[in-house]
Amino acid sequence: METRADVGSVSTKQQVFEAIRAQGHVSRVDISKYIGVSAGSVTSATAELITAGLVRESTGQERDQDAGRGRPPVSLSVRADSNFVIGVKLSTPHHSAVVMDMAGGIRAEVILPCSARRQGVDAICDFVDTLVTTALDRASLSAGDVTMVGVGLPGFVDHETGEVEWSPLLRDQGVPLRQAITARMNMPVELDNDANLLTLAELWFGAGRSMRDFAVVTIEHGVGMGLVINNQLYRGAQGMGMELGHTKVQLDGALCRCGQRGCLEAYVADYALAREASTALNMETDDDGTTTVMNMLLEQANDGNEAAQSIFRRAGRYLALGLANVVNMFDPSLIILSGDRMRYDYLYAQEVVSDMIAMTPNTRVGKTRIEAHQWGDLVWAKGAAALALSATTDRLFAAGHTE
Amino acid sequence: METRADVGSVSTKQQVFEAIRAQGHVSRVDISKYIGVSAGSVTSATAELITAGLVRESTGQERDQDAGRGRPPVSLSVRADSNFVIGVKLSTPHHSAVVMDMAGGIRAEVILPCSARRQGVDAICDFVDTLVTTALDRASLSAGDVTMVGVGLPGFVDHETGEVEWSPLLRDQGVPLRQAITARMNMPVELDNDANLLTLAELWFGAGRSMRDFAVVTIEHGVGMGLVINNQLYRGAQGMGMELGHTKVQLDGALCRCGQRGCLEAYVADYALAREASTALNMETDDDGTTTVMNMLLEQANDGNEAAQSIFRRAGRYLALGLANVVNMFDPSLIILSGDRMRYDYLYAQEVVSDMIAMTPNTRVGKTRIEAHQWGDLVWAKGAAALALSATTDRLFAAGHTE
DNA sequence: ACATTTATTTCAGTTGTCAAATTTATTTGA
DNA sequence: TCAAATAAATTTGACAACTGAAATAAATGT
Repeated sequence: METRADVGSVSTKQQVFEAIRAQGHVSRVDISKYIGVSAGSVTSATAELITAGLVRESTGQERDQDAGRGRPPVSLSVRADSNFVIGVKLSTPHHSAVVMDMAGGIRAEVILPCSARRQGVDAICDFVDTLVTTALDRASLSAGDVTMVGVGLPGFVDHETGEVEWSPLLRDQGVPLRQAITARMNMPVELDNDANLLTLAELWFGAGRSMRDFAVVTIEHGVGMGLVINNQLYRGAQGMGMELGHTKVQLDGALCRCGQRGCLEAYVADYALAREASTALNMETDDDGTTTVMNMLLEQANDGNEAAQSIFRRAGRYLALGLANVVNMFDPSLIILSGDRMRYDYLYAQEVVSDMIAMTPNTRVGKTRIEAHQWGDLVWAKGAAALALSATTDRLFAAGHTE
Repeated sequence: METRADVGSVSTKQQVFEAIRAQGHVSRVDISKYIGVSAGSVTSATAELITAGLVRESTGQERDQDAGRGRPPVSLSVRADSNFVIGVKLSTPHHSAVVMDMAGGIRAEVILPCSARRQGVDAICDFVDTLVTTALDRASLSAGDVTMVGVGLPGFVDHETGEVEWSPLLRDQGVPLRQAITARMNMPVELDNDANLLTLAELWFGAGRSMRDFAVVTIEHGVGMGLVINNQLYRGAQGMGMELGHTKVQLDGALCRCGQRGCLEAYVADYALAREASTALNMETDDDGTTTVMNMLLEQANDGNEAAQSIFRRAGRYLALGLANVVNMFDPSLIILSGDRMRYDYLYAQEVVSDMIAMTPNTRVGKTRIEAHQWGDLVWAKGAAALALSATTDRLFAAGHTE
């Protein structure tokens, strides 16, 4: 008989802490309303958090603002310097990292260019080491100050086991990358798919803070997706992310780099557009990936080249189809389109949205909002830091470390 | 500021009750292991359940079987006759209903033929009335014995609000059907999409009892899907089911009865096959829906007619694509293909499974099992009863009715 | 100064849980 | 047949977390 023991519950103390971090500055009453717990419980929880050095009463904030009658609320905030984490994003053509404090503040940033070639595990670990060391240096912190490193990379990543089944960055398959990095850095490490990082970034620092359920779709070299259900990142029934990019949008369709045919990715990702550009416009892919080709393509489309325009147009239509399928399957109230490729207006045009609406049932029209977010290159690393932050909090509150 | 109050928690007592119902006969120790609660707590919970009349000690079961040392376990079972519910499935070409006791036992069944035409709300209510009355009569029970009626029908149904946005059975759109039936029958009513009913049936009485996560795909007049996450039916972020049938599998593809193009349904559902049959084989759709045509088509395919075979073959390939997309999005460990159309081997052939495997990433191959279940016509009504049963339990344990 | 308002704290009471001790029912072996 | 031996079920006491109500604190208005 399979056991069904409870796992998901979170202590009130942790809930209070996360509420404070989410809001920045909140009074106890507001927390009480927010998480639905009595005021008394909030008082005792905050008391413990304060003695544990995780939270502080930030006296005399915008006191004059309130102008209310009764006793003014005393606002609470997390003590930023109680813990630090590092978020690392591995990608091409550059890797990046941030040092983040407990409050979500960025203490240092690093972006380093890297080869577009596939690497071995050791080379990846070397790079992580360099990134972490540099980042710590810039933040004037030492390795001992770091409680956790969050690492994200494209590909099939199993967050639970820390294994990378496949990644465009790695030469080998089925690599136990988390263990490798942990061993190298001698720090606790969390590993995840890059789309999940982006989703965490939205959940922690973006639009997702006020949304219970939403989906994040990102287009880069591939197409990724993350889903938030009930304020929590959902990683699929078996722990791997949701592979929107390898969702099939055409029977016997275009060839995907995964070797299969008809994947959404094979119609809308960088390499798909670059492939078409090389066919119709004689553009050649160069060594640094597809960046140059993509820029040329975009330029020509803007200059009125019809072939270039039709390439983007078709990609847009398939993207609309993919988004419509997300709506048909999950029915989120918000879909966030995010990532660097937001620059290609063609992909995120009004036309795509209206195409998508035309492909979702009438009864759902208007219930799903679509937003395009253009973040800097560092969102990914920030998301990785959020991953580390959330693991740190879980760990802090797990075994009564704060009592 | 949005509030985030906890909603999902279930009392230990309810957990114990549901464990007993799920297992049929269990000892207290086993429950304790199963739900991960101390033996003491189980003892006190069962004591309350017994005095509330919901559970009984079923002494001297297969006593001889055990042959263990020590004190033999005393097995517990739910008192079947403590409450009764009715499950109603509305469909074409017949409606059906079952009376179910608290233990999940069927006390009576009704199947009544009905018109294939769209009806008004009143006509539907009339039919529900007839079904319920007949069913109660056959079970020798009166309306007062029934604690809840579960009703399921195809279409877009909002379980929360009880509204039917659209259904092939209803003439109008946006019908508050639950309220209508409640008013008519003067009984509490739960309403849901028929695919969700089937999923509940699997969860309660089928393969799902031992599975934490699985998906159910059903092909009938339309294509439906239900998803179980963590032993719970997931109804999508906004409460509507997952519309696999209206997932797009082809840009500008075949016309669907929903008015859009390229829906999976438009390639694999009854009416899609019937449409092709009428084109290639001059089969005409008659008044009682598509049943006759489908049977003729199947017959001809079995007789070696190539046009008929190719119709099924194409449907099978698109079904494989749809299933592959389910795997790519949710990655469940089991997909159950269920419903009446299991008879059409062509749709559920080995070929479909291998096509599907060819469309899912290598890393996932072998992690998703596919099973085809052929239940009788009454599964749907049983699922509706399960819906009612689960609502009844929730209600029983909500406001301390059992203390 | 004093009533009013609102935030926070205190505290008694409740609930749910667990660990350990105890009771009960049964098998095994002498 | 009867005393271990064994395992299930129950009882008990302690404990932790939470709630609701009352008390207290810190402001504003009159």
